Amino acid sequence: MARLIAERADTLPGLAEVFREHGYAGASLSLIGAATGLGRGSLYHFFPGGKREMAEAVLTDIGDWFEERVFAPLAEAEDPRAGIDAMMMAIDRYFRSGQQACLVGAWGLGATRAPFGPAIAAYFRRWIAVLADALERGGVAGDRAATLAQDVVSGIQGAITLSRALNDSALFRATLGRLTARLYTALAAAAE
Amino acid sequence: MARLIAERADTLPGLAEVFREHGYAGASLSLIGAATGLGRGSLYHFFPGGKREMAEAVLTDIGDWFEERVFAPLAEAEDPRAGIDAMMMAIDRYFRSGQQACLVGAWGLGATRAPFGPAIAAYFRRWIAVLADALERGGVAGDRAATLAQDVVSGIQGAITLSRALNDSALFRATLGRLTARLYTALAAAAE
DNA sequence: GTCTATAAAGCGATAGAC
DNA sequence: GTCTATCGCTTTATAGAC
Repeated sequence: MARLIAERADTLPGLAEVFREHGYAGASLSLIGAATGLGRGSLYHFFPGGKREMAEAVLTDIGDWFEERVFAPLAEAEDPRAGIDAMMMAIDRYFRSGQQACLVGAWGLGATRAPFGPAIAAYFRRWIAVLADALERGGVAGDRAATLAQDVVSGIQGAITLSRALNDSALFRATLGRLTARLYTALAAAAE
Repeated sequence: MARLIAERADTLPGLAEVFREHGYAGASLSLIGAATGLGRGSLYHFFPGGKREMAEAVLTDIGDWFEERVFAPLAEAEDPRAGIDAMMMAIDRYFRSGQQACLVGAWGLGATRAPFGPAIAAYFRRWIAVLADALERGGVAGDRAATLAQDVVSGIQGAITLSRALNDSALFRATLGRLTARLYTALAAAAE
């Protein structure tokens, strides 16, 4: 799984892969070295703060990716439906139909939450807020929009957990479809 | 967090706590010793297979707990509504309103899935099956019952992830309430 | 059944050559 | 910028006294 590394950012996909699959505690420098193709020297050159700094960089990178590919389309779409479609397509690809875990969600479940708690909470708060806002722009009342947005983000996390556990990517896609339908129904009801 | 240990089973709550909070890789024998109040000698006396055997024992114990407290009430209740109520109450207490992670779900997300995959999948399959069966007994059609049961189990997992990440146990209880309402609605519609 | 001591391996991190 | 060698510590697991 060696990669071509020219700068610090090039290590992030490999780092994310190891952290996601093995967790913070399980991500040894040996695994990280194998996944990035870099020795300890290079890793500490890019990340003087060691493993901790690598993890922070990965969390920031994930936040940036979602900001660009999920949150921005949701926030900017004139028709909320277009934003929702863009979100769901990006999500299905990013999580590989549920076969790739959500590193942020997974780290929130265990002791890793302690050092990275604020970043983890910010990720989910932003996601829910931007989705609720899109629903409100589509005419859904504030309370209902907030609850529905929370249900959908929560539903996606649950679908990842279940589809990983059962090794069933069709389950993930079907659940995304039902969540999308719930959003559409709420928008249609609001437009009446 | 030392406990009174008389036999192997007495170690399981402490073991589960450490494995749930720190993951398999992060659960060191030092942490396990502190949580159980036992030295290495005693731990290897109870679990000759070491950490691996401890993890298997914890998974089995969790499965047994759910069988007794969640699956059996669901399967045996004459009125599916009573079974569902019992399930939701047990779930809220067991997961401490979402502040305690689901060890089984969390282990399915990462590399820990490899050795314990069958046990993890069996846990979720059984949960979904027993809930779908209760819905069918309440008159809900087979396909719809299966989908709804999947959504509810998935929804609970998502609620744990989100409420842990946001440190918000009210979110967990509210989500459980909405999931319960969906089940009731389906049962009411089937009874018409 | 529980303990301490210890072995062998792996860990994260650092130093210094190139 | 990348490497190897190494430090000090922790890891899992074992052995043997009690």
